[in-house]
Order: sequence, then C-alpha cells, then structure tokens
Amino acid sequence: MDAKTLALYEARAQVFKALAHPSRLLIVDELMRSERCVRDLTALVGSDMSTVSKHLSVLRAAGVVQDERRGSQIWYRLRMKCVTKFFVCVESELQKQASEQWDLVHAGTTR
Amino acid sequence: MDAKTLALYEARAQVFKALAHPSRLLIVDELMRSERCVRDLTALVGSDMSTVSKHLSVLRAAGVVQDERRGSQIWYRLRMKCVTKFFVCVESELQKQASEQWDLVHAGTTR
DNA sequence: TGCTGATTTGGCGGTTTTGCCAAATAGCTG
DNA sequence: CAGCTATTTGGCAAAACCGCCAAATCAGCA
Repeated sequence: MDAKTLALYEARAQVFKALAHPSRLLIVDELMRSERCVRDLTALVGSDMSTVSKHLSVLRAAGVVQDERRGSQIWYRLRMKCVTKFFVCVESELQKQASEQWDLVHAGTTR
Repeated sequence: MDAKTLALYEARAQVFKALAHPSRLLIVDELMRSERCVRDLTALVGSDMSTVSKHLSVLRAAGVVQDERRGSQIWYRLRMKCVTKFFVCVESELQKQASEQWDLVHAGTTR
C-alpha cells in the first residue's frame, strides 16, 4: 500500500474510529432523533462532561456531527445522515448472526 | 447507561472498531470484489502475514467477514454486505466536506 | 511418519485511546 | 467587572491497540 493510498484509507478510517465507541454510538443514536446540547448528552451517557465533550469533538472532527453555538449552549446535530441507514443494517446483521449462532448451538446440543 | 444498554452498544461498536483501521478497510474493499485467501490479502496490505491474519480475525469476530477452509488455504469473503453502500456514502460525504472546506478557505482568502 | 506450505497464536515493546480532575474559556446577567 | 452557567482544554495514569518475531497448528503429500 503506497503512501497516497494509505492516506486515503486513513481518512476513511477516521470516520469509523469516530463511531467505534459505545458512548459515541449512543450519542449518534440520540442525535438521529433530534439535536441536543452537551448537558443533555452528558446526562444520557452518564460520564463526566469533559469526557462527553471530547467524544463530541472526535465525532465533529470526523464530520459525523456538527455543532452550533446558541447563546451559552452548544447544540450538536447529526451531519452524516447516512449513518442512520447503516446503523439499521448493522443491527439487523447482528441479530441475524446471533440467531444463526443460536441455531448452530441448538443443533449441536440436541444431536 | 445501564449494563444491558452498554452491552448492546458495545456489540455495535465492535463492528465499527473492526472497520476503524486503514489495512482492514483495504481488505474489506478488496473482499467487496471477490473472495481472497490470506496470502493474497497479505500481498495487498504489505504487512507481515501474522499481522494480516490478526486483522482478519478482528473482522471475523465482528461479523464483517466470513472464512472458509478449502484444503490448506483459508478463504475470506464479505459477510456484512451493507458495508459496501456505507463506504460509498462515507466517501461522498468526505468529498462533500472537503469541498465545503475549500469553499470556506477560498472565500476567506479572497475577501 | 517426516516435510513443506498456509495460517494462526503468544508475547513483547511502542503508540494511541480513554476517562477523570483541575483549570481555562466563553456568554449572560446584574 | 463579578459571578454564574455551559463547555472545552491540559494533563496524567490505565487500558486497548498495533506490528513484528518466533513458535504452534493444520492440511497435503512422499
């Protein structure tokens, strides 16, 4: 993999890295419904506000979310809308694979 | 976030973690075209075979790819097909955001 | 069984990520 | 400006991740 190709794939990987954390997925899931301020998201996630703020900055840097200051608060909203579809797909894949796994185990134990 | 919800989001995050690495993205990109054995993928990525093997095991554990032994070789293929669509979307988002960034800088320097 | 090729596993140093605390910054109101 | 609320930033210790080497598995074959 040459340097140019590597840079391309690193840029793409940054988006996936941003989504590769439970708290950040929870945040994105919430932002699919509506925009939220940091206080709301901190309550949702249940970590220190500074931690949540850093999670948000990772998501913003990757272009997944967008922030807007309104008065003393900062509101975040989903920018990369297509994650919604992919979330649905991943969820159904995980369920499908879980049931396949169950079938395998079930067949194994009753045989 | 209670323990049950956490577990749910951790399972989802595992999928994104699996995709959050340039070499693994390159591998998935290749598997979109056709199935490949470890030797092929090692040549593609250019790392040690043991490294590639570990990447593949991460992708397999997350349910993104599937392996099948045929003789002395092991063939990998894409299992979570919907990543293809999402890749396209991420790519177009990145380009869109890059051009928006360019517009911003351009407007700033010429004003 | 012994040999060879294909792949995985164990483990170690080095880098990156995470989460908390404390301190800094920014907007609002009196 | 002082004080209050909302949010980000700096920094540090713990945890997770990465890539290579060496060793272990596993299948096919003489």
